[in-house]
Amino acid sequence: MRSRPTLEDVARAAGVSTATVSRVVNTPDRVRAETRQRVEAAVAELGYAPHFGGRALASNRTGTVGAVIPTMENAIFARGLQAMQEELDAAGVTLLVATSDYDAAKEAHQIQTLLGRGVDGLVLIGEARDPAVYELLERFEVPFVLVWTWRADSPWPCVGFDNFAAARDLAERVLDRGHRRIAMVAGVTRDNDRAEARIRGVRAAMEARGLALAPSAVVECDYRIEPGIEAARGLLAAVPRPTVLICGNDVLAAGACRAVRAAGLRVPEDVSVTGFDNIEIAELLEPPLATVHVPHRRMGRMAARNLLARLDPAAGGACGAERPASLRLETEFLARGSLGPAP
Amino acid sequence: MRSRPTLEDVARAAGVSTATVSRVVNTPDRVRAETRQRVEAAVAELGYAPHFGGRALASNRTGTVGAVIPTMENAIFARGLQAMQEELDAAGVTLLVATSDYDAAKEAHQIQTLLGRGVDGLVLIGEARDPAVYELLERFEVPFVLVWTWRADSPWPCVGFDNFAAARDLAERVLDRGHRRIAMVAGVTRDNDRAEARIRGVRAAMEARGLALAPSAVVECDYRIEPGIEAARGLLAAVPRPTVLICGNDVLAAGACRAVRAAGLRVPEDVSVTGFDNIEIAELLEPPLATVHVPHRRMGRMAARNLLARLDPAAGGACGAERPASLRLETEFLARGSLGPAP
DNA sequence: GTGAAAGCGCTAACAG
DNA sequence: CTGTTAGCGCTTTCAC
Repeated sequence: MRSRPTLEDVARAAGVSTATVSRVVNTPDRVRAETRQRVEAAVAELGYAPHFGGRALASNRTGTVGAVIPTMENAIFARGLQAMQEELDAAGVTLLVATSDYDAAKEAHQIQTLLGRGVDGLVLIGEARDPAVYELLERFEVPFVLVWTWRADSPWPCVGFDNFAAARDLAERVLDRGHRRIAMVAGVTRDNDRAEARIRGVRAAMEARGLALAPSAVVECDYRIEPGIEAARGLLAAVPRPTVLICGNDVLAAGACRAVRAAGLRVPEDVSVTGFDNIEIAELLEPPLATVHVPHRRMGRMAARNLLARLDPAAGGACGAERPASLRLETEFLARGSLGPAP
Repeated sequence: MRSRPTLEDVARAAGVSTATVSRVVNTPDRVRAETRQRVEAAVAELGYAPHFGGRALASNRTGTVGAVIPTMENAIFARGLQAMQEELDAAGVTLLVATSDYDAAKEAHQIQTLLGRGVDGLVLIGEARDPAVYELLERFEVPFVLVWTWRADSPWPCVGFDNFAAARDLAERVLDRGHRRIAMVAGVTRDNDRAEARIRGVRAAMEARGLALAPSAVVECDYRIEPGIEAARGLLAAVPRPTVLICGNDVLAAGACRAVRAAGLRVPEDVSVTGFDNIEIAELLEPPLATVHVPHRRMGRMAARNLLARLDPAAGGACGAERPASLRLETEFLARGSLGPAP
């Protein structure tokens, strides 16, 4: 027979029942060593591998967790996932990744798709989403964890950092260097609590020193190079010109640096630029980019652990009866060449 | 009842059989409009979503294709996947991604995991792998496509480009600029036909002009910044010093640029540097990096189509009876500031 | 420690 | 166009 061997084939070959083979595969210690070896030999001989669908149907678990990230274009999400995957792999759990392109409707759709595929848990980025989505999640009784965000009174389990505090801290460093004319190339705040919190953080730092961040000094744009260049160009045309461009992330900051140069100015002598995330290019740019380091690997790893703890049947099943602990991670401001004193 | 509704629940609520509900879900046109509406109402009312395991078991298909990429750290793979995913999404197929960390054993393991999860198809990178893996693939009768590689006489369906030709072409451009002392910061060739082909390409171009690429002028290292810096540093210490560092990819080239500067030299006045891939940072570096553009998005898209064509039951099922066409994509050399004339 | 047997939820013949 | 019915491969009581 050419087709895929089943439990029954193995059972027949080993001269045992299907139940025993199942035990050998899932709970080897509950089988006598001698029997187990016979079964394992048959498994190896036939090249048996359990059928995913059959298992999912009978056990009502898939050994899969899903993640919906905004995009794979920004390597920082991909890296966080990689760390997460390593942690999950160790537990025999597979990660299913979907992207939303920073679009709330797409995200909701992807979540539904993942739930439809029977994921046992879910990792989502940020907190801002339609209440209906949270209701859906509860209805399916699928445990989930939010990453890239953290605030003290969130009703949901988070493994992330305080975007507001991190941005405020960064802005304080900028202010410490004498900058007063500050402009922001921000991410799109719609459906994005992180982008919004970063603006609020900068504004709070300024107001604490009696300065205001004028609405006209903040431009929101997609987290991509070209929009970043465009936005920065507009801001640099203001009179008087800002002395620093605080950017919503490193990609925008890379664009801002180009725009500064395209305007015949120098970074940081004429205009300073700061980023956020500390992606790899931050250090490769010339001058290297001052930014906020986000512990993306640790975040991924801890998110995985959080979820695994609630998936473990020993810990009370997938119901997540007990409120799982949120985790606040620290960010770190990295002073680098792109941030200089105010001219 | 709190628990998840089943087909039968819907059937009862709509006063039809389970078969009809199944048809409404899968092949709506085969159901009378009136009946369909009744069923759809019941589906909406109960919040029914098909159970993945049940479906997979009954139909023996999962609507999933798997991909094993070396790493997510390099955004270029992630981007290719994104394009692929978009194409697959349109066909209602989900992409399952795994990473191998450029390790053949890990890759084999990931392939097995994916097969175990019942993927309907696979996307793999490159051609070099243990024959046992190809046998496994055939045994499971799962269609697969190889990307990032292409050669005329490959026995497997490929959607990629000719690494050898692309590297030879690049080396010719380098030679055209008068360079004679050429050194290479190459990727690790073990289990990596692309890295190997790129070295061969450079060597072929040199030999065609009566030059030799000495083994000591080629250093293999992991595709990461730090090893790239280290390797370049070693090569720059040679006497006489090479006038150009041809790098296995853009990440290594970024490292090489740093090493050149760290040695107190200038790019490209003292030492030219070239990359491969054309990732985003290539254009952001100062000077911008001369490199080979790889059509990663198109590659992802076309690979998806190739696979979908063989997945489509109308096209003969998953058996892939007819040999599917390989596709050769073109690369393009991008002359940029990091490549200058030989000093 | 092991076996028998009853489903898990769905699809796909086949009949009507 | 719709219903009946027989599994798909596996897990999981419950006996033995």
